[in-house]
Amino acid sequence: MSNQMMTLKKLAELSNFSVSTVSKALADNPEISIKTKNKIKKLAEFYNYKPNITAKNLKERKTRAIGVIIPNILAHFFAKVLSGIEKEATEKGYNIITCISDESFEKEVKSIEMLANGSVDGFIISVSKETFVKENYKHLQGAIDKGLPISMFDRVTDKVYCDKVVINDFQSSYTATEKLIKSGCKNVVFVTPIHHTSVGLDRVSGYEKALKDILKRKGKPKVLVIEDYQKFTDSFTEFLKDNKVDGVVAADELSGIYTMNLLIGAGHRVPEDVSVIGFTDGILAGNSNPPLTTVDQRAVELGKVAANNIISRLEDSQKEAITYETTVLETYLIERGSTKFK
Amino acid sequence: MSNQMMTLKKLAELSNFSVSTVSKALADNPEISIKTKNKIKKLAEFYNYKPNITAKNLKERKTRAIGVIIPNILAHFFAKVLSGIEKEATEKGYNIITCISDESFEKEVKSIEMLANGSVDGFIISVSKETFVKENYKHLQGAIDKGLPISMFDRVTDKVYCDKVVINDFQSSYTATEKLIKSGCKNVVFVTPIHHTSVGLDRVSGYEKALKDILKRKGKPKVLVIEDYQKFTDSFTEFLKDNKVDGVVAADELSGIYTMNLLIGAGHRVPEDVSVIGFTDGILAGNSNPPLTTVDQRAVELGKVAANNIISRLEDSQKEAITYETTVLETYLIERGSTKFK
DNA sequence: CTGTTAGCGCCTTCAC
DNA sequence: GTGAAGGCGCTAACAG
Repeated sequence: MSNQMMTLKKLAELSNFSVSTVSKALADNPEISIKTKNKIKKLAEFYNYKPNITAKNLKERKTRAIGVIIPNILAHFFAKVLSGIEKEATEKGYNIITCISDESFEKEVKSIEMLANGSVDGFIISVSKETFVKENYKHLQGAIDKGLPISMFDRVTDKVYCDKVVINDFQSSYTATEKLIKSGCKNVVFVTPIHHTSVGLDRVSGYEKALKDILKRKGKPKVLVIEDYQKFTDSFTEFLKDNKVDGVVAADELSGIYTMNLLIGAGHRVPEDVSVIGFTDGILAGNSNPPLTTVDQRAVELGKVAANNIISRLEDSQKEAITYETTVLETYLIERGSTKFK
Repeated sequence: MSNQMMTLKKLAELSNFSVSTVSKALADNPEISIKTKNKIKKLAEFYNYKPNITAKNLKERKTRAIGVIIPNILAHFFAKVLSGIEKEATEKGYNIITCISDESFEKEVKSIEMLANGSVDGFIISVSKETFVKENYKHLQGAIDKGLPISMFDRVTDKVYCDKVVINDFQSSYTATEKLIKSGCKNVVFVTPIHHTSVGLDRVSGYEKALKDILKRKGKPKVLVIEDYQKFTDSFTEFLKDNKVDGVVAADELSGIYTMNLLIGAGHRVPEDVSVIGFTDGILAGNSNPPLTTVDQRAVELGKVAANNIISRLEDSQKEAITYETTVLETYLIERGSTKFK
């Protein structure tokens, strides 16, 4: 912060009024005469006076800032969510402080601690993979206990009571699988690089349920868990040796693209031999060859709802009553060239 | 911010010491006896005391926060830069407040104004398209005049004196064009959706210079300016009616991908008939079909340097001397399937 | 060694 | 109408 900022005090000296008069005048307090107000306002305008936000925050004991903790900004989905959050927050006069956990539990904890000392009024978070594995949510509960509300999106957990917004992962996956089966696929496989997250698990369940419901016991679920994108090709190639595949539901966009490219490289035709559906409608899907059919994950809306959740909780102090809400957004399938539905 | 936070004052009451003693004890001030220190530290630990950052900021007249203003988070390039900034800033103990200008001048101005009241110590910015067109940089100069230093990356302007970091756009474009010509292309076209930015212009110049140097006057530069991605197909199709093309340099990744898809759709083969090179090495390039040869834009490094620039300026108050630096990062070509170099 | 005092910039009673 | 005083939570110069 600079030291050549105009302050109430300086303005008081310049105008020969007291600090409190200046303050009141600028706040349009009716106690102050119109003349004085005008004088002071002009002066303030002239010197481009802006009240110091830090001082105001200290006084009001709030920051109008929200800490946003996301696992990975390079995933288009999270970038989209962030854009939704930013838009909504800006409109409501809040700043967002962005932290990237890089899927690391430790970084997540550090970010929360770093911001939970008065830097922000609350948090928006999508939980990291590692945190899911560790099942340790003390840092989040700690923030809530300190009076910093939390708003979760997408990767949520039952272990923490707070507002949440998700898409209907189970149903989306069910529908995608169902569509593939009804279009004639006999061997639908589920590929997931996010097996250790709430959404990953929900999507697997939806897939498995659809298989059970529709194929009855004729087809058994086949889930290929990718631990690391580096190992994608090897894992998948290995998998193909022992398994027939004519349909794939991929738990994210990139694995959908990888799947297509790998299958095409291995001599299969998409969608003639194998149909592929991915989750997340990012930039890859529309621009791949063939374009990838995807489940739209409503990223921007997720961000907006998450932002609204935290902001309304911050502004309605009455809302302290512990009635947390979980919003479920419906998704829809965007059909492109990687599938052949009737 | 919550009100159930532990404060120095409360700690003082609880420990029967004065506020200043508590403050000093926690700061490990040698003036305080070890015994007292231990007592107080234990108490602080027990009550999970964290100094209120806002108060500290007010006192020290700084925020340890940096405003980051980017045109578009959905472009992978900017997401990558942001990740570089975030990493570097976090390591040095700074928070980043992210604002998205959406290529709008007005939003850029608003974001700066919103943050230039004591919310941040300085700015990192990549200038929006509209700002370039308007050539109005008063908001940036205003911030600097207030004592808030600015660090620019990628989209920079000579009109503002500050630290900058860019890639060698001219040279990168020159090299890309040169490569295409030397691989046998006679009709290299430059496609740009970012004609109104510093980098866009530099890239065009590099292309034109390469054409002039190598083909002498035999080939004339052909620049296809895309005003809007919506119009891409129409513009390009129109262009193809009147022009032969056997090589394309695209000013960003997406237009490279669009170009390939359009050419392939129109019956051309890539790279047999037409070679394509794009700028920015994002997620699209490696996953397209064929994979797109690109100029690596060093996004993460750009972010890191931009963050370092602003932080070192904030911390070396001596550095006030107006010696601003412009760092130029060298790029390299990542050769993939969309080109056929020998 | 410890405490008092002052002040960062703002707002808000409460006197005058 | 206007101003003096106090306090948000913290640090630091200065007394004791």
